[in-house]
Amino acid sequence: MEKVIVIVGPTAVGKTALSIAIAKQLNGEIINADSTQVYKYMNIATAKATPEEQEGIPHHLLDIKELEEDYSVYDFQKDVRKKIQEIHQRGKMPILVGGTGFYIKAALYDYQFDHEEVKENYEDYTTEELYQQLLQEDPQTEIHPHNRKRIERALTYIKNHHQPYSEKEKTETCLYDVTWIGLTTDRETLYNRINKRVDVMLQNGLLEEAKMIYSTGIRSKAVMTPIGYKELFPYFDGDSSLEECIDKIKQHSRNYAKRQYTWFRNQMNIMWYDVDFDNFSNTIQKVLHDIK
RNA sequence: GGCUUCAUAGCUCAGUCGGUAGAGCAGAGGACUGAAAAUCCUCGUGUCGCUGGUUCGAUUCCCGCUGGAGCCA
Repeated sequence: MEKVIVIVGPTAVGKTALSIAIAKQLNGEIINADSTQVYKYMNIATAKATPEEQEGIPHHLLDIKELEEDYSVYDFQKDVRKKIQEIHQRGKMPILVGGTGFYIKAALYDYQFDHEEVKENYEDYTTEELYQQLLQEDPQTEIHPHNRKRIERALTYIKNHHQPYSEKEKTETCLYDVTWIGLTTDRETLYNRINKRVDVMLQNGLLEEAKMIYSTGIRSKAVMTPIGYKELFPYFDGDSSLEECIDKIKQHSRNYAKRQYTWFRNQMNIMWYDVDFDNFSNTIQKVLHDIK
C-alpha cells in the first residue's frame, strides 16, 4: 500500500506550519484537504497558505475551481488519488493537510462514488413533501425529516442508481498506509485563537476580499459555503453593523471547530498532539520523532 | 430629594391569579458515503438582587435596603 501522511485538526490549530516542516524533513508535497480552498479568489477567510508560507513546497488542489463551479467529495476523491500516485512516482511523500474530514475519509477509504450523477431540482417542494416522497421510495430511510439536504441527496441517489439510498453499500476499508496526525489544544485556547485570527484576517484585508466577492453577484455554493464571506453580506447590504457580522464569523468558526472534533474523534483513529503554541518547534520535533 | 419602573440560566428575556421556573442565543455531546467551513439531532437547578413580614407554604403579596432606567423637582 502507498504511504500517505495526513494532518488534521480544527481550524486555527497550526496545521499549515506543521505541514511545511514535515514536508521539508520528509521530501514531501502537500495536498490540500480543505473543501473551500479548492476555489480561487477566496484566500483570506479560508486561511489558504500564502506563497511565502508555502516556502517552495509544492501544494496541490488549491485554486483549481472558479466560483461558479461546483466541487464535491466525488471530485476530491478522484483528484486526491491521482495526486497521491503522481507524487509517489516522483519519489516524494504525499502529505494530506486539511480540516474537511469527510473529504479525507472518502479519498483514503473505499467510498463508492461510481459515476457522474444527474442533479435534480427540488426547489418547488417543501421539506415535508420531499420527505414523504423519500418514504415512498425508501421506507427504510434513517434520514431525519428536517434534514432537507440529506433528503434531496437520497432522492437524487435513487434517481441515478435506481435503488433505495438506505441500501447503498457502506465500506470502511482504508486503501492506503496512512499515518494519522492530529493537532489539538484545549477548547478555551482554541476559541481564543479563532477569535484573534478573525481580527488578523480583517487586518489582512478580509473586508476588501469579501466586498470583491460580494460584488461579483455570484451566490454559488462555493461563495455561500465558507465562513467569512456570507456573514459580511448583511453589512454590505446595510442590514447589519460590521461588528455584528464579525461576531457571526467568530461564532460560526467556533461552532465549526467543534463539529470538526466530533468528526475526527469518531470517524478516524488519529494520533493526537497537544500543540505547544509558545514553542511550536517542540510540537514539530515530537511529531517528526514519532513518524521516523 | 419625590414618584414610577426594572432586578429570574453565561447573555437577552418569558412566567408563576402564592405550591421553588422556561424559551432563544451561547455552551456541551452526537450523526454524517456526491452542498461537509454545509446540513441535521439531543442536552436547561438557576441562593428567581438582599433583608424582614403575612402565610401551612413566597421567586410570586407587603415593608425596608442595594443597584440600574425614566419622569418631576
